[in-house]
Amino acid sequence: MTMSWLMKAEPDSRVVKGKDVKFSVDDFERMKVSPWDGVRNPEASRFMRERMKMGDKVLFYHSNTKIPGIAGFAEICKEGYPDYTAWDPSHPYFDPKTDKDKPKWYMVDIRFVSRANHLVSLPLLKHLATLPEPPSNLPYLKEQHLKAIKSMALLTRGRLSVQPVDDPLVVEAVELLAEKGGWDEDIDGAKKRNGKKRAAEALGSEEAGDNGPEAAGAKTESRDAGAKKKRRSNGADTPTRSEGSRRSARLKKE
DNA sequence: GCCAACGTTGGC
DNA sequence: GCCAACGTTGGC
Repeated sequence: MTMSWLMKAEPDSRVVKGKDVKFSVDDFERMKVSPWDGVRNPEASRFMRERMKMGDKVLFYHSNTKIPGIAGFAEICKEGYPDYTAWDPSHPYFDPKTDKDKPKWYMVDIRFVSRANHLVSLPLLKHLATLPEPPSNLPYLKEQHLKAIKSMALLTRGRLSVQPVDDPLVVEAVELLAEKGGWDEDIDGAKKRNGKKRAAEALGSEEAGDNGPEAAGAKTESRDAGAKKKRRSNGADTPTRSEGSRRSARLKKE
């Protein structure tokens, strides 16, 4: 069975230990292939070491930015191998405790496949996850797609930066959304011009919170509700930021 | 081995 | 820039 994955990078400039951690879909498109180094989270590292396989699909996610969301598509093109940046003292995520003979941190390489024609934003996915049934303005989105979206770790474990996408229908749904769009395209602009509430309206949503919390139907889960469920979950969160730094360090060499 | 204080992620 | 989420650390 083929697995898919969601991997987060930061598209905006941010300097850590003198290095810009920026790695956007534009950067990725130029590079074509990028190592995913710098992850210092046990669970994420394990995914890369043990479970990612050649050809697995990757949803490329923009985090820590104005409108976070899935901005492109990629695939695994080199399976897990030791992350050499852990041994580089100048690297922001140098880990002095790791032994070269016994690598602790692993990474993979991923290859750029395509950009998302429409950004599949986190607010959109969150909104869709509140709906009891597919919205009429997105006729291509079927019941099973909606169900799959609701299961995404992105929504239930927000801070995990390398995460499995267990249900292939998630990938299908995201591909459809990215390809066809159909919600208000200009949520970006709407947000800038008119603030949150307008942006939520653009999504066909009341979730900006000004219209009463129940307006969107099944929406019940705030951050807190999600967290309570999660509290037991094992893995630590992953440093998205480190991912950016490693790749940008590479970029600079080009 | 409990749990309060602390640190980091990352959405907003 | 704020702060919720939640893992980690360290005192006991």
